[in-house]
Amino acid sequence: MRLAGCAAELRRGEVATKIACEGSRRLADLAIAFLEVAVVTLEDVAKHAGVSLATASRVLNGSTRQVGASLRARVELAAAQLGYRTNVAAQTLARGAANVVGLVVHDLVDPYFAALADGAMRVAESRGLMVMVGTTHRDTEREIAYVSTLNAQRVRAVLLAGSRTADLRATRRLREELDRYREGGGRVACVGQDLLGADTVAPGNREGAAALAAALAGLGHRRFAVLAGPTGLITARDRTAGFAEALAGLGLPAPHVVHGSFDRDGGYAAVGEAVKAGATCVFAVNDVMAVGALAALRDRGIRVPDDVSVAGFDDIATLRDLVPALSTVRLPLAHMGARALELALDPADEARVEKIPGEVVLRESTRRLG
Amino acid sequence: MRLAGCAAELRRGEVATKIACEGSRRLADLAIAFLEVAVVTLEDVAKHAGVSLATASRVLNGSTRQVGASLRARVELAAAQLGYRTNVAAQTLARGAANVVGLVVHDLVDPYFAALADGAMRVAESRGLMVMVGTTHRDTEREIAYVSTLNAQRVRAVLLAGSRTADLRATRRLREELDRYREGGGRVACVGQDLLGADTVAPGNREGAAALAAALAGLGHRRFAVLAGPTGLITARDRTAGFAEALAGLGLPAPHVVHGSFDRDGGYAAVGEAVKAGATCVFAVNDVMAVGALAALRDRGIRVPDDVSVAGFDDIATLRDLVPALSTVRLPLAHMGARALELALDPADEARVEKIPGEVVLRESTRRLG
DNA sequence: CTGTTAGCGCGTTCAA
DNA sequence: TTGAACGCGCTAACAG
Repeated sequence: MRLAGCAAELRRGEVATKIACEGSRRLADLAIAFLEVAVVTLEDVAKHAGVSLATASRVLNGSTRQVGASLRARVELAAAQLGYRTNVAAQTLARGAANVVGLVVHDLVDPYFAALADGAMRVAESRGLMVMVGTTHRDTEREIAYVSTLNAQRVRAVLLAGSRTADLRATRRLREELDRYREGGGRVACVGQDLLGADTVAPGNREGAAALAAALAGLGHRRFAVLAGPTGLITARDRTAGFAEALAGLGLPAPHVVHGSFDRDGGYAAVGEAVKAGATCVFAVNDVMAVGALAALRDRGIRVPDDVSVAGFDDIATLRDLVPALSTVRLPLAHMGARALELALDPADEARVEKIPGEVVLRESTRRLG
Repeated sequence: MRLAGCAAELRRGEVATKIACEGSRRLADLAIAFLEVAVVTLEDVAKHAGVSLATASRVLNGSTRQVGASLRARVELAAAQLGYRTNVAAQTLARGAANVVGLVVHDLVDPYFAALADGAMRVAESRGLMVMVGTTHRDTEREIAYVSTLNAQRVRAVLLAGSRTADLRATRRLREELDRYREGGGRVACVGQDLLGADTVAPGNREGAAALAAALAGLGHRRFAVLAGPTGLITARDRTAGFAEALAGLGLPAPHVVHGSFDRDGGYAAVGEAVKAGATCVFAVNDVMAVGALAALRDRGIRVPDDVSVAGFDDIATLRDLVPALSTVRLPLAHMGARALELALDPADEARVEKIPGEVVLRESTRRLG
């Protein structure tokens, strides 16, 4: 048992005193008296209970327990009395793997990632795993750095949530970093595109956008605009492409495509050009952008859906009470996050790709034309 | 260097082969060839570089570096060639403290917590710390369990975000768990009420609500209702109390208080009774509840703000584009999360409480009464 | 079922 | 500056 009253200031070596507690009643009491400032180890517990280290380990941290009832009780009592806390670092070192998973997201404030994270964290919790979260704020370098750190942490699995970019060099380096991690036995899954040779939960961006286009065309719209987000973001690209392809397939004119940032302000800024181009229906490639678009239209006195229809993508729960209610493509985000972590945690021989279909939901923000 | 091709399946002991790499060119090449399936340790790097373990350690992980340039270069080269990854668990064990902080929140999908988390994570990143996140989903037991786990992880600090409940027994047990953690040198901070004897960032719930009440009274409102959330949640209580007290101070009648859940559905369900009671102005104790209230009013054909005014609390960024724009009390959430972690990380002699004032923001959802 | 013992990989004295 | 050696706390053979 090491004294560690102000462990933050103390370093090993400054702590000279050791308290022996060989089972003697008095010494045990002494030990308990010192509890307030002591770090109790498994060895302390074993001694206090009068058993071997191994037995104590089996009782307190072992998986398949095979310890007699009386010894078990003694160990548990001793642990409780001394206030024993497992030292996870020691466990991890001895076992070679941590009970931790890593989660790398772009931005927790974005409800899309929050929902994914929530789903993943529920799975983690159900399996007794802690979650280490890294936020990249869309910085590719940081994403790579997080994978590296999580690798050093020997986490059981890494979940990469969020669209890949078209930056091939960055993707390549990320992949190398992931390979390093996998070489050490790590498992990887991602939500987004199947570009990393890992288990992937792939939202049906193309198909969903196509279905949305068809539905909107079904409302009589002919002149579309797409608030397409950044050119480099594959999710944004796929949704734009799926939308455009579906229109082409229906023999309709190509949509007017406006690029911008992938967030609320991106939608706000881009929608002006969209209406100027004469679109009767604007598709923002995600809900958050759609919200920005709605705000901009409101500011310009353009009514939705009377003057122009607006649709988004994702069906973010927090945004469901918007007025007018947003037409969109629903993605089961929490499920996707959960599923991705499950894939990573239940390894298979080869990487699996699970496609998640989006469901078109038409609400008030889009109306039948004419 | 341990072979670990399928480390997940292998256990120590099954790995019999060891590759010696004593500096011989051929053996080194061999080692590199095996890189794809090997876990490289610091010892491997040291041998490969022809230096001692200590030197390798100083170069790769040491803080105050004092190693000759040539040796340094050799070590770095060897590490790069072999693809060395620090084993954080071993480091943590040897050092006694992990470069990790713990963050316990109620619900990441709630934008309130997402914003707090975001602020805290930025601070963590700026200090090279990883963040372990636990989501309690408002389960007090789970909160306690997370503190215990984070304690076992030997995290540097634990940040508890979210209101305490009035459950004294649970608070007491949480506090005991926190004490255990602190005994081992851990640091604790929380966002919310100063009930845990820890550094606290305390939003001015009472004062903010009072200021809001005054502002709304200034608009001519006299008959108020409060969507007060759960009776057991202290944040909800404080906001309700502050609001009521301010009204009393102004000589106005007490508000009609309706309890419910602290989320969107709680607001949706409670607002009916509020209007039935004849309130001209409804104060929902958080923005998310206010959104629910707006939805319910819309569903009933009650216009906001023409028929009834609605105000919230927090000023959630994601909700700023709501129609009508929500009057609320702005809290700098990201700053609060960041500040709390800073407090925990920069310990002082005694627990500090930092009060964060809320700023009343009147927007469209409240109007001057005829 | 229980105890003994040898590592897990790294940090850090201490001596050279 | 550099190296040798011990210890961090725990797990998992192996022996009994």
